[in-house]
Parts: sequence; structure tokens; C-alpha cells
Amino acid sequence: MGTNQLYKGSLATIVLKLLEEKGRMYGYQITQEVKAISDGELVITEGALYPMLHKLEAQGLLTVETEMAGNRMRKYYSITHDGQKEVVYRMAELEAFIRQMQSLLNPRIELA
Amino acid sequence: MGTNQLYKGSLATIVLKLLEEKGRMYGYQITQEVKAISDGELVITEGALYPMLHKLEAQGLLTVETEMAGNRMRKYYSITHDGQKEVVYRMAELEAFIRQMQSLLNPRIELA
DNA sequence: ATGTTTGCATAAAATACTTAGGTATATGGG
DNA sequence: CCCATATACCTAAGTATTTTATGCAAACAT
Repeated sequence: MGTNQLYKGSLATIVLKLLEEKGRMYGYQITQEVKAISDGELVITEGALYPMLHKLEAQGLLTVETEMAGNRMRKYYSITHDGQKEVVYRMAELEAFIRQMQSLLNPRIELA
Repeated sequence: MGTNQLYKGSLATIVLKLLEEKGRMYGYQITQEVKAISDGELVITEGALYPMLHKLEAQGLLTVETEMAGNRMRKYYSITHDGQKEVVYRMAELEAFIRQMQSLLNPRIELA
């Protein structure tokens, strides 16, 4: 994901939220969509993505449907009910993270 | 650092920026300061902090001065010139990260 | 005296990701 | 026809970062 260390830990959040919005996506599509939205800045490698999809499925946050597009396999992932609850939690975490980083790094108040 | 995955990758940024602001701090002081600023939400473990301080020093971003407080050792870290350049870079990265996450996760525009 | 806080440190394990492969189909250019 | 590129899945070894679990020692409060 580029050279920016900060993206570490954000992959599951990105995948879950994207699937919540788009309803249904397959792995390769996720990599392309993220690249497009970020103007090529955020590149999700397949070596990170596929294991993450399998993990989220194992955790019951995603479900899979395998379909054939012509002669090629596609595995469409959808978010489950548990996954939707997880999205709410993850988004709250993201907001908390951003707030904490801002208060840490743009300190307005001097402490005693 | 709590249960929030998103803090992964942010430790160096936090340490560098804090030292840029405060001028001079020792390790234990950094852990307490961060805990205080974040109302106990962000706890930096010593097992993560000390290796990171050593690494940043080895990279020439920090310098150390060992002093005795009574009979106890304290190792005060300060930011170097290279460290200050790194802070500028890291803060730009943080802003880029936040912007990307917002455009990814609060999408206003539908893509083709 | 004993437990907690201060203050340093390292080492093993877990976690997350990168890098580097592997397989196979589809497609466009030369 | 051939070959590079794109599509589409996958795993395994290596690297980086952090957690967890220790260890040592001085200071301080009960």
C-alpha cells in the first residue's frame, strides 16, 4: 500500500466499508476500485487482499458466492449482518483514531 | 496501543512530533504524556517504545543525552535537523492518509 | 516490609503486509 | 500466430511492527 506506513491496520476497514456500500464485489474488482478512487495512490496488493478476504469470511463477516464470467472464476463477497455491525465499530474506531491523532499532533491546549 | 488496529504504523510519527513540540523528553515521560493527552485511550507499551527510540536514533532522527535524576538514569531524546524534515514528511503523510480514508469511506461521488 | 511507580531494557510470539512466485483465461497489437 | 498485458484466483517466504512477557533497579507510599 505504497510507502505510507499508516495504512497498516486499515485494510479490513476499507474492505468491509467498500462492500457495505457496493453490496457485492470480487477481489480483483476491489483492488481496481480502490486504486481508481485514490487516483492510484492507494494500491492494495493481492498478497494482502486475498488472505484478508479469507480471514473476514472465516470470521463470519463476509460470505462468498462463486460465479463464472465466461470461462473465468469470480468470487463475489458480500457483507453479513455481523459484518455490518463490524463496519459500525470500525468506523467509530477510525473517527476515534483521527480525533486522537489531531489532538496529539495539533495540540491546542497546553497540559499542566 | 489498545485494541484499535489503526494505530499500527503511527508510533514513529507520534514520537517524532511530540519531541518536535516538547523539545526534549525521556521514554517513560512519552508514555505518560501520550496517555494523559488521550485520556488513557492511547497506551504506548514500553516494549514498542524503546526499540523505536533506538531505531530513530540509529537513523539520525533523534539524539540522546543521558542524565541522572537523583540516582536514577534518564535518557532524554531530542529531534535532529533530519528529524525535523522527517516530521514534515510524516505530517504530510498523515494528512494524505486521513484524506484518502475520508474519500474512500465517505464517498460523495459515484464512480463509473 | 511490601507493593506501586518510575525508568531503563530485551526477547519470543503474534500480526500485518510486501515481495515473489504460481496457475489459467482473455484480449489486443504486430 | 505470438506475445505482452490484463483479468482472476492463490500461497509462501521474508520483513516490519507491535504485544506479551520478562528482567533489573531506585524511589516512594502504606
